Amino acid sequence: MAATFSTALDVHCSIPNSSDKKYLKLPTKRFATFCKSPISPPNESDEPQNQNPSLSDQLKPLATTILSNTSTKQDPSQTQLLNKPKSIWVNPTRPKPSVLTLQRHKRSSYSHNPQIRDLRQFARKLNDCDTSEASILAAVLEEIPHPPTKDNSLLVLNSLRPWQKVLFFFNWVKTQKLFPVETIFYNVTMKSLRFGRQFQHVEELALEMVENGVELDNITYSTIITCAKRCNRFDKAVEWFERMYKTGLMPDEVTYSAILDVYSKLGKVEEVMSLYERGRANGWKPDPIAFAVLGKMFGESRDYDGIRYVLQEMKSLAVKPNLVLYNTLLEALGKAGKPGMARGLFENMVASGVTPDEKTLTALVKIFGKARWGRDALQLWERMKANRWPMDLILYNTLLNMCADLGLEAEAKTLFEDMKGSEQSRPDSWSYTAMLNIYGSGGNVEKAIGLFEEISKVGVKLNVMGCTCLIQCLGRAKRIDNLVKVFEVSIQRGVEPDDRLCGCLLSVMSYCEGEDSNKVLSCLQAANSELVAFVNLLEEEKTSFETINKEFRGILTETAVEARRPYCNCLIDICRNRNLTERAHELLYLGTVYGLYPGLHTKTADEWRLNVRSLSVGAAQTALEEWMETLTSIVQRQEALPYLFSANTGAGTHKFSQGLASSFSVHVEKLAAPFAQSEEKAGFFVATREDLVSWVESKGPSLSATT
DNA sequence: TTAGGGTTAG
Repeated sequence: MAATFSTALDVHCSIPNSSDKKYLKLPTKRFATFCKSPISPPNESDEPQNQNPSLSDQLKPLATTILSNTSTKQDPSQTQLLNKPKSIWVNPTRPKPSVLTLQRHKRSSYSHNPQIRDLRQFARKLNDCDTSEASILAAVLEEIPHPPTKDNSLLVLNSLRPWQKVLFFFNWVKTQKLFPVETIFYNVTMKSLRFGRQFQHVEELALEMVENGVELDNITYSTIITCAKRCNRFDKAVEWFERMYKTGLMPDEVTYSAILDVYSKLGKVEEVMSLYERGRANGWKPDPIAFAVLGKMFGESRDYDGIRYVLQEMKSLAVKPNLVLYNTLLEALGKAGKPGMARGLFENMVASGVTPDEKTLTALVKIFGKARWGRDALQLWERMKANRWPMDLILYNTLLNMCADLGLEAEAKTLFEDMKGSEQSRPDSWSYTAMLNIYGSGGNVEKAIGLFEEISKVGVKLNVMGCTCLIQCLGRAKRIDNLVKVFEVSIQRGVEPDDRLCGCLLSVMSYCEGEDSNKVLSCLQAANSELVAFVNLLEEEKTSFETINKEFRGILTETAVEARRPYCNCLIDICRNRNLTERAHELLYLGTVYGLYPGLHTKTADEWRLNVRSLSVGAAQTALEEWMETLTSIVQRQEALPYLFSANTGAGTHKFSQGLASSFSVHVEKLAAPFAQSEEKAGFFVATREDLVSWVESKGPSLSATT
């Protein structure tokens, strides 16, 4: 290792500040891989964390200006009291302002329309018309079989689709001026517009209602809010919710849970809980839909305590979950990494008489697969077949992915054949990708190639993930000519290379030599020429560290977050396989600085640990060298040391991590480092303080110049 | 979609 590249665990740790652009000019003399706090990856550090105002800000104006106006007269004393929450309700005769009304909106009852058949037929005729021909539509309107009275018009309006027809008919009804156009007409039209994700039209209609003095009720507001939500206009959803309060209308529980979902989707957990608790304090008994909103939110934030809170609330309020709520909670428990809880909840569900549907089973199969609970997964599968529980394409594909996770090739093959013979669930690109993954990760090259050829024959579109699986498999098998062919054919068939595919090519390159390496490089050139230019830069001796840093930062900025660490790992491997050891150390340092290896080194009073589980073989070797050098200088300076040192490679249970422990072991021997594989804990290498100190002493004072 | 709210795929 170059003498200029001495790392130190303890000295010269000027940790760069992510907001300080000066950190781009890194020190070149002393690197400190093991003393950095991770810095946000380059393109994330500049972005504001949250552009949305908090709900406490949102609710402040509501609490002080709107909620207090529920009594018609403005009462300054009340406004003042509202600012002091502890002494709000001095006057017990005044009703408490609430956040929601416990009364649902009452619907007007339908009376039977004797002309229903004629009107439905008329609606069908309109539906069959070409929307683009306004004159034809207008002509059909003249054929309306009965006068467009309020009831008749409403019946037709309810039977029309898509939204263009509904809007056309609604506008026509308005021009007829046979009756005042009431709220329900707007509501029906808005619902259709929501289905077509036409928020702009919805908002225009809402403003028209305001202008014409047509009342906006809870149905109107909830439709506006959910339409805004579906169109990703969360700002508008909040705006209309606030507007509702301002007009003095209280949301009912439907509107309330709709807005809870809006805040949840904005990631505003505290605000959702604040609204939830305020609702509860107002005597609201949340229903399964409200709990589904909370459950989903806590699942998304992987918050197990939150999910437990939801379960507890449901229990204490005696709310019986329905199918959707069960599905949501199962999904949430899966995301929170609680397969045992999910299994228990599923058993409760079946025991309580709720029959699982495709979504239930998809959630559970995914959970068991990810947890590698093979026995549970297979038992569930048997129950699915025995009970003839419903299957759909997504469930089939999830089962295939589970087989991939558990290495169940024969079972996957059976399932895949079942799918080919089925009416509803013919294999699609996801199914083929799962099978390519199964054959590819099992090293079954011929079967994987056969599947690749089959895809185009059956007319299924190849996707980038399937292509990546196959290329990985061919690379491992050193079938480079096949790999190039597959890459070229995939591009011809419209596959657009993504960062994972590039990472896969880069990884193949790292263990290829000579002509093979050039062949893979030419594929990578077509997919990501900047990456190839960077590899060339690494190989040039004259390239300075500053240039490497600048270019690497540029590459990371352009790369999807999940592909950044694999890129860094592969680039380090490439350097090591080409005897560019110093470059490998520079890249590991940069990877640490840019937060690609969080927790690489952890310290407690008793133990210092090097965690290389997420590193490639070359990166782990590089990290070990860095660490040994750092420890050496600490020993030489006679500073305080813990009792135990350990390195964690992982035991290799994951299909791709096998081999890291053994290659690490070889490198430990090569460096004659004092670590031994732990007998108690698989995947751990350990050394005591004494081992380390005597090792350093035996090496003599010039170690750092010799490694 | 039949006047309003919640759930499935690397």
